[in-house]
Amino acid sequence: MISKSIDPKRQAIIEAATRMFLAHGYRNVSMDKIAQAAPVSKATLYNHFDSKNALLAAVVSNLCASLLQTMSEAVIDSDDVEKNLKKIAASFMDLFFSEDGMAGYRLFITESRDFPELGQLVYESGALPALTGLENYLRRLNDDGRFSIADPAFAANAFFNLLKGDLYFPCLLGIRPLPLGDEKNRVINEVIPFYLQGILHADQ
Amino acid sequence: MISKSIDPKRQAIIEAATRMFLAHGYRNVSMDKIAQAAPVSKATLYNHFDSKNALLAAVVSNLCASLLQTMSEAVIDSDDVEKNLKKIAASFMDLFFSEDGMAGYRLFITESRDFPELGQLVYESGALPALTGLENYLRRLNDDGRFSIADPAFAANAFFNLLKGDLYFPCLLGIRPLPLGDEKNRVINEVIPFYLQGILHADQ
DNA sequence: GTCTATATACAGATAGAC
DNA sequence: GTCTATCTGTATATAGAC
Repeated sequence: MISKSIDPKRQAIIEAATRMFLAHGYRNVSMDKIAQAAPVSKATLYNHFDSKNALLAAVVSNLCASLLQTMSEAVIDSDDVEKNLKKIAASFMDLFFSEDGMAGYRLFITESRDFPELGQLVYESGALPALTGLENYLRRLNDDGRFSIADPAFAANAFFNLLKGDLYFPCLLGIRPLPLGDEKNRVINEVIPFYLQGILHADQ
Repeated sequence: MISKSIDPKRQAIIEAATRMFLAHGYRNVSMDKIAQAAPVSKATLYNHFDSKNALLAAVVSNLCASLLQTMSEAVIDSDDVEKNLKKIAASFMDLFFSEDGMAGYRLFITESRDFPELGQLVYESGALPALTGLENYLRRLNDDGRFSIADPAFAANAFFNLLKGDLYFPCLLGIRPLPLGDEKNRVINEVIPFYLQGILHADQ
């Protein structure tokens, strides 16, 4: 029986597979290449994972956990609403406009067609926690009487959708480089005032 | 020399390839399967297209043209701004939340990694015309003195981003069915009032 | 131009020695 | 458990008859 959590070869396989799936896409990476990169023999690879699909599941699960951790590090600790929103926005932007974030997005939506449980995993362990985190914060603002947000769920979705701005689609298509800090801040500074005005219906 | 525009076998090949690429993804469809579906022999297929990549380029080019036509049918003909925006929104929603729209999005962002010119084609013949169309309409509203929109480019992007609402990502991940007319209208009716309030800074 | 048949490469997965 | 060597299927692309 193999220890699932700390076996070094297993970890090496997952890390190599993650790197290569993100860089080249699931279909373009062979088990031979993964074995070479790990580096282990192909028999060892199949000793740890029954199939290439099983390896993908492990990779995605691992990836979601680490991505979620990145996002959840955006702590809401100020009384300044605008400051808190900027903090959440910045952590979102850093994640989504990273090489790994882009590649993960491509990987998830491409492969979830053939592996429905993969889409479920991504949504529940990635998108949903981020959305409910923001939604809960907006509800607290409602409860404090500082704002009256008619539909916090809609507002949370709108926030993340808006932050994609004019950058995300061209980046996904590979026709422009990833934005640097200045450009990401430009979008954030466009989005936040609009957001405060349009959705939050600020009372004060 | 083969006539590029009206050759029936060529058309049959492109149509079959488009259907299968959208349904199963570029990598999951073999030239054998395309030849069977067309139906032509594989030799004929290679007589019309030098490689599988060349066939993909033809498919994407053809697809962008037909998608663009769908969007451009949303004519702006009323004096009622809200009515016009709803019309644009509906045509966007019908396109993006269709099976072909979803599958095309997956295909474009997946394959543009390995074919950069494909991303360029999609952006220039698909996204950009839609964006500039809305942007120009917003500028006209500015010029008429009916609104004062600070940044029409930002506003155009925000409009389409917002319409993805809470539906698009789950649909892409395959964890919920495509929205019907009622659900699409629900999102539209959430987005439009917010948009008018937050971005357009309506003067009247 | 179109077909059947095939060349060549490489994929996922396994056998058997140690 | 790990390795080298291999099985089996299928992919892209082509040769040669008609």
